Amino acid sequence: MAITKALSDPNRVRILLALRRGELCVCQITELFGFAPSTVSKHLSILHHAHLILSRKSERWVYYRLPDQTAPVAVREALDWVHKSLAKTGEAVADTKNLKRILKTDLAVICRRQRCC
Amino acid sequence: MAITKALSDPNRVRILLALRRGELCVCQITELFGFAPSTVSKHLSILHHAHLILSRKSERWVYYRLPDQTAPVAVREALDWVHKSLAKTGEAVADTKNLKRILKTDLAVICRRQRCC
DNA sequence: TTTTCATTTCGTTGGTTGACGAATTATATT
DNA sequence: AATATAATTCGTCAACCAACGAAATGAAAA
Repeated sequence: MAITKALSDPNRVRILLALRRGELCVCQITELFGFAPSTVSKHLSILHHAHLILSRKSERWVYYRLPDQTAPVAVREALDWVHKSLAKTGEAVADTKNLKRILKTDLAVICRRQRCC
Repeated sequence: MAITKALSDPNRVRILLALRRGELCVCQITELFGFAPSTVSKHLSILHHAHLILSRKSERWVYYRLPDQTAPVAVREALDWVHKSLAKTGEAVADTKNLKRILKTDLAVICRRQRCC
């Protein structure tokens, strides 16, 4: 039941929806939601443990992304359902808007911003 | 997020899987799981609130069932996913077996059994 | 090697949730 | 009308969970 548990928190669903645009590093997601980095990291860990996201490390940053077609059927169809059924909620729409702004900003600037808050 | 919250508890998923065979009354589900009637009723209320199940009252009993094709797409596809992805777990298989036994027993006998435990 | 820094882990805290029994409701039987 | 009964609601308790900050990790930069 790792998948259903993972999906039960609205903020984790927000992360999955944000990742539709492409991979994001932890500090970008942190910037998007305004949570503490440790909180975001925990959410990502739960999603990763349920195989709903994949990770990759490059330079100083850890990037998370949605899995491709090779993922288990249960995972793929759960993600399909999330994207089809939950992308229209008000919070998800607002996230999409904020994400566009964040993607325009340099990664280093965002990471530096984390510390000062 | 009523649907994801509803699916986050394994026992509620068990209920949805049990209902694939057809409608069940509260006391049959109670018998199947061995929980207190009040606990089962709460689970059913959460599933019902998420529109994942429908109810009907007949004589003394309240029957719950899965919705038909007229249910919202989000509901239908969530249920499809549950049935396709979670029906194979050990607990679900055991439930199916126990359910067969319960369905053979007269409803009145089952209800009477609740009280004595 | 030492420092820097993005991320993770750990411990704590407040809020949520699932389980139960007792009391209540609503309906059917006597 | 009174009783019996299937289900629900309510109050309580223990277990769980999400959020945080502090400390640890580990890899790149100096």
